[in-house]
Amino acid sequence: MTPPAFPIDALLPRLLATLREHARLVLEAPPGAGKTTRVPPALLGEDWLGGRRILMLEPRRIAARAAAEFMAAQRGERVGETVGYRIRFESRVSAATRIEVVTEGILTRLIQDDPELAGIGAILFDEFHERHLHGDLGAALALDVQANLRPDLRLVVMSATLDGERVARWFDAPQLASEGRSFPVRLAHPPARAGEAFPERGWPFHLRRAVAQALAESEGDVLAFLPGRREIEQARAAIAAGDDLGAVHAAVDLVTLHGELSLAEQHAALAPASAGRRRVVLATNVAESSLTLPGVRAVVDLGLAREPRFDPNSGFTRLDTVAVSQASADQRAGRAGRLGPGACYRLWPQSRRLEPARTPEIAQVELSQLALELAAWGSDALRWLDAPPPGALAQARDLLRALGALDDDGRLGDFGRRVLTLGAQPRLAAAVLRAEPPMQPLACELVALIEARNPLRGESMRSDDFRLRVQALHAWRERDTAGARALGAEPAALAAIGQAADAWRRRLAGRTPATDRDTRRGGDPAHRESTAVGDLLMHAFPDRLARQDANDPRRYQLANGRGARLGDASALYGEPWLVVVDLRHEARDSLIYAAAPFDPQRLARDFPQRHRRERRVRWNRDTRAVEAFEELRFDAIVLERRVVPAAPEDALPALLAAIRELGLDVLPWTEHARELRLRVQSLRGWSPELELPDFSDAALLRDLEHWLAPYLNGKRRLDAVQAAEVSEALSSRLDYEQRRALDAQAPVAIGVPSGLERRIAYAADAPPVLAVKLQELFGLADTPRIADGRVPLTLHLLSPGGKPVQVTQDLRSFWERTYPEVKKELKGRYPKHPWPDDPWTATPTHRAKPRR
DNA sequence: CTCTCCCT
Repeated sequence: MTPPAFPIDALLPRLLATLREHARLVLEAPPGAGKTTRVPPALLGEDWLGGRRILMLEPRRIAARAAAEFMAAQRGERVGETVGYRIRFESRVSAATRIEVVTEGILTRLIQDDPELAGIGAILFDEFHERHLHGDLGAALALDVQANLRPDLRLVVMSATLDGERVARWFDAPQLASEGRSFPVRLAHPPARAGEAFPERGWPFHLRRAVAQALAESEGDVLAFLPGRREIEQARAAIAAGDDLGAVHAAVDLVTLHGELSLAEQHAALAPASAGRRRVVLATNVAESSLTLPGVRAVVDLGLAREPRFDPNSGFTRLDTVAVSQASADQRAGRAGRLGPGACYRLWPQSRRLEPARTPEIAQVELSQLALELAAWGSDALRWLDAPPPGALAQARDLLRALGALDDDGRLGDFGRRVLTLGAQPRLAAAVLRAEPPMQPLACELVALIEARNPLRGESMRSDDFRLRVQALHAWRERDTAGARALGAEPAALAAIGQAADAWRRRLAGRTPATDRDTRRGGDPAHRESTAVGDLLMHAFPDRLARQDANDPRRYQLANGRGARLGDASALYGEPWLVVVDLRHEARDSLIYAAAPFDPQRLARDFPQRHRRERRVRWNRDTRAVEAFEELRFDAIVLERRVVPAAPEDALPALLAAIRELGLDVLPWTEHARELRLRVQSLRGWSPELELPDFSDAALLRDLEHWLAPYLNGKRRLDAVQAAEVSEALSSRLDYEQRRALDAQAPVAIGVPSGLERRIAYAADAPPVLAVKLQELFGLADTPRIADGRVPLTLHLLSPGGKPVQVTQDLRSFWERTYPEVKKELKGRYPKHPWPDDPWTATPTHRAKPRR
């Protein structure tokens, strides 16, 4: 059979010629160009490939399978012959395979296992614009391999829309672009009315009007993009209630589509509309790249998506609703142009500028897997398109140390290597590998449950007791489908989770001595009373072990120092200890979504190194006195506390803690000391080469031990600190050269033409100010400057009565333009002061006119 | 009013 022609075919000769000359290439081609299925076979006959294989990376399993099947069919073969694929738990390759389509985690494993990539001649990164974490890592590792071990290895980045210039610069490669194959899509921006801009209450009405317009102006189905399930439900209710859809309303089916739906429900959404009917599909991002809907001719786009943001300070990930990128908006609009010319209704003002591309995952997700891979690679010095943020990386390494996957030096130990190669996220891998053999089957089920979406529906889905999901899985495993349903579970979801759990067990059996006896417990409801689930999960979430607050039974103290609380309908109320699997981050106490109780006796047994017996001192705000305790703590959780007598050496740490709690303003500051801080901070900004110390509030509080502590020795009360001591403590941080530079470049005062010295006012975030009577500056054309002439003073020119007349950094133009006006205005009010017609030649003075 | 999409 002759392959159908694709737009990219015209480009293939140039692509082959370029790859003969260059080892790297960036190929930009929109959807429908045919890059995924046409480029790999075209490379097979190239001399540089020799007999070696081509790897192609796909970001989704479905896409990997489909691409391999399509290419195999084009050759009249079956998958696993010349063309094969490998995804997690599934491999269809043979010795004859020359094109191997893999998903992202597989590629990382392949490179880590054999950095020389023996037998591989080229790696193609498809859909690179999606910027998944593993895609970025895979590309960075491949570049490292090519630079150091395999200069002949060909690397090709393929993407739809990308910042081509920036990618080509990073990849240091020529760039080719192909036409796509899609129909034109007309763009419209139907305006919102007052109160209809998201997240105001009225946004569903804006959407409803746009849907009605789309139905009226287009044939076929309408696809609407919304950020999440909640918004889908709100939109559905608004559309169902409205009569704007008029005559067509009766012939329209409303369909919802999101990742939490069962397979059957997703299939219903993907099936074409029945004869004579039209569909309005309300969808999340699943419909942007993963699922293709037949029959869509119009798109309505709210322009929003939910994205995870990892906060290194709290250690939690939260889900934010954000404006989509321009690339994403274009991709969504393109969904209307697959069958014929289409229309897209964008529910944001046409004037709004979108970010060109979405933030890459590496910049905003939790990085423990990346950190583990880097430890295995043995080097952080990779060529990144976007480097991992240092804060998130440090936090990831802390977690890996808590899991036992990295040693104190940040190196990968034996356990860490096993965590890495198991192929689950590090938290879950650690829990499985720590499980005693009889508990391994249950541990594998927990991994499968946590990796999957919640299999429970309805009210059960809201339960925060993680054991309910385990119980439903066990009911299903024991063929008690009715029991599983009674727990609110969706059987198809449980079937998939059960299969995944079995796959983990098989993988684990290959690595550790097998225990064939199935000792699965907890099929019985008694399991819900037990701590078996929590006892395993504590090794996955050692930072989220939580103890009930003695004063507030709904509140918990987490080991990582944060607070959390149970929801109002919690099934876990009254549990003294919980391991928190999932929570929603909030500034004060995060909300617990899923947790399980564990046996607190395990703390001492399993985590002895995290217990600390410590003497702690505190400054009591009410009694204004120093208090001392002896505490036994598990990380941030206080297990025991008893008051002990305060000793003289307790005073200093307590005073420092008090200053940190109450802020720097509890110290007595002289005007001179305040001014010194502002001068130093200003000059630090103008002359970084002086390396002046940081005098900001944050830095001074952080460094109290260095600068203030020596002056607190022997003191037991805060009010014993003298203002002069604070000043001296501050200025002693400057050495002789720095003090000289400060006096020369950021002086306290400056001489003005009247012969007097006038003070300069420094500020934290504003230019320095010189307030002076304008008569004192007669004859002066240039604005006075400090910091070796680099910084002009902002002049506050005053009337003889000290009232501000003008603020300027341009004295010359004041005399020329503004002074005549000012003179006219003020001469009558201050007749005793000089108001010469020519300020350039008048004598500067701060006094009134001499008496005759 | 409890949460987008993926992947080893």
